[in-house]
Amino acid sequence: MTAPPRRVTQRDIARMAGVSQATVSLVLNNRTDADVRIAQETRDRVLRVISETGYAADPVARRLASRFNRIIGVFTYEPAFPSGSRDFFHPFLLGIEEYAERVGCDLLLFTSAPVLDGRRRIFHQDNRLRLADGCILLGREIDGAELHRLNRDGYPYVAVGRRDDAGGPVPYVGADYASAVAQLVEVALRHGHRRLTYVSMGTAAESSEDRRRGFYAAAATAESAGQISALAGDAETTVDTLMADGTTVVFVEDFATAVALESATRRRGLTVPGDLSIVTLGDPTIPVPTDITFTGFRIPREEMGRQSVEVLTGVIDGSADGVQQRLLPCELVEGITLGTPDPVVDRR
Amino acid sequence: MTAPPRRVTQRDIARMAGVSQATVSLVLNNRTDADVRIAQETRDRVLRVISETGYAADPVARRLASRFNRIIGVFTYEPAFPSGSRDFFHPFLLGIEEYAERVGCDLLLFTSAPVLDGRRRIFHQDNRLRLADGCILLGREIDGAELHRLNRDGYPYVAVGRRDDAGGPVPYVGADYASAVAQLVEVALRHGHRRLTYVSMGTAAESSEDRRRGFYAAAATAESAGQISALAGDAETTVDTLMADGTTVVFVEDFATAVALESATRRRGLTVPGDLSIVTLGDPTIPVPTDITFTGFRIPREEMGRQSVEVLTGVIDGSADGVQQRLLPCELVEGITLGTPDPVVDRR
DNA sequence: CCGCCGAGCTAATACGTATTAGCATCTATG
DNA sequence: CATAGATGCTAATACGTATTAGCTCGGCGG
Repeated sequence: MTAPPRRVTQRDIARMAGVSQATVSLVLNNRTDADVRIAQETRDRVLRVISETGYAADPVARRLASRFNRIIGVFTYEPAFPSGSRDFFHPFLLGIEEYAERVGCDLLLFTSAPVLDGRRRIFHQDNRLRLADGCILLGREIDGAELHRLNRDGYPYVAVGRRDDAGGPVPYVGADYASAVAQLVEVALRHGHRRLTYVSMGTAAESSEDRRRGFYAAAATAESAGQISALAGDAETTVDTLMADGTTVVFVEDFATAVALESATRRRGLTVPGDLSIVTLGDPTIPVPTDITFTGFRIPREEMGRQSVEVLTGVIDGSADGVQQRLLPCELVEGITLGTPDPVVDRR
Repeated sequence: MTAPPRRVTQRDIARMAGVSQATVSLVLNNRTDADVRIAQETRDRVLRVISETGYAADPVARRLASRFNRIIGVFTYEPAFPSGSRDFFHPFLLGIEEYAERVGCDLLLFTSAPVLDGRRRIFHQDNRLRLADGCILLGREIDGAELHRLNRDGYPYVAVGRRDDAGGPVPYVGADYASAVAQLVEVALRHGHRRLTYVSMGTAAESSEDRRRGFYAAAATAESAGQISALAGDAETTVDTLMADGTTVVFVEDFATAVALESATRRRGLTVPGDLSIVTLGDPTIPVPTDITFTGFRIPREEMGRQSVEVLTGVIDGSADGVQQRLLPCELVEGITLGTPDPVVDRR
């Protein structure tokens, strides 16, 4: 086996074409500015040598010299190719890849980030963020301290999902949960529901906050709008609690919880949506087998992926003026789990 | 908004710590060779400044200076996050990511590669392979000419799946289809089958060749071992052909074809495996709904992903001596579609 | 003949790190 | 006291590209 041949460089090309390395670079980058003049004849000669040798510029050297690399980093707090939540994260990646391909960027997955306390850390010993021109942050929860640091360092990034300020506004492409939930609440009110309950996961993540905010904003005119935690007890207990206080429709933050509530309701001898309407507030984050189409909304995940790349490229080249924050509308899903409450009986 | 602060460099650290840039580099890389001596006191001082500033070495400059970057390229001929064949490619990526994380490498997806004639090209105008230390090639079919070029350039790479020589041996981690198919043929022979037919997809890919080779090698003692193309007609026609020539067991290259044959057989009023045994030769490459567990084998895709990274790291740092080619065994799946042929009637 | 201008190119330098040869300085030894 | 060897560090350079100031050469107006 022969030793790997040394890389062909611009210097080699220059020697062969009888010009300087600078000229090769200028020809390569097709510079035709007023103050950069290369005779067409020379151009052709250089280009011929280039195609003969199959020369390709070293992207690393290029990046060192200029500032951009056409590499977009993708930081996933969980593994990017998970088994468990793959169906949830997959569409984001699909959209990211699609748009990256469109703008001619490569994607760098920061798999080298070490895992501490069960999640990857952006900042660590041998941090490699700077390899990319900028970075897309993907994950249910993103460490606020790390966002602070990104802002402080002036590193271009975009979060997928709305984030609170962290030492400055956070660029993001999120889903407009507040509006989506509010719309669903309004639909429920129009159906005649008066006693609404929000079943939360008890997390402080922005995505949860937004849903709750949308719920309370739209439920202001309801007779009752309360909140319970899905973690308080098992599904049956929760159903009992709901029936006891006369709730006719629940808004369930987590898809799996909605599935559990539905079957628990039936196990109690009640029907959905006859006795209890169930509305889900988003797509499954873990795979849950169910044949039921729940009423709720769909997160525009693929589009969020695409637009996050779009926003990031703007942040990187500075062409984006002002803060880059986008909220995309969610598509409402008309399922079979939202009905009309029984108008006769007040079961309390 | 303040202008992005200039990157902190080793020179800055050096100035702050009152040493030279070289010293900073030496401390950073924890060089303790006999001919590189730095007083512990100095080390500590430098390290303190580093942690205070949160300095992180620019990987690009690092890569330009030394030769390695701890970046593994992943070239997928199709998009890496496909909707259609995602279930097929996903396990490979899962394994690749897992092992990359283990060895502390980042993953670079070459999404910038332009698509020509429906497939991505490795080599093009602004080829960016060199960004990575080496590259994993993923795809059902890989262009032989591109493999040639990789070999010629001495670029470290590994193919997932066995590949024929291309101007030299091709490093790969493949599945041992020949053995797996041979084993299944032997099982069928032990069940008493004497007339075997191989249903091919008519492709020249190595993975197909290997299966056919395994089939013919093990079927040598059979009364009859023929081959037909799945593309010759519709599934019903194929079943008719098979019954007409007395075939009792088919070995079907493509999973979807096997599913189609099974239902066509039943539509003909026949049973599987009563009248016809069906053996599949691999996992579904496109999603196919079926409740039946077909007799066949499972491709160790995740393990192939892991080991391809392992092999690549060996190729990159030159620690791997000789040609790196691995064939991993497939796990046989005992399904319900292989039975005992009716011993009484010769239907011809 | 001088000065000027434009065309066409090159020399020099920057980017940030890794590596190596070698310069001081100090200690021990003959 | 000269010298050898160890110790601790730095200057210089390489990596391959992009950029910019400026050089040379020829032509042309005055």
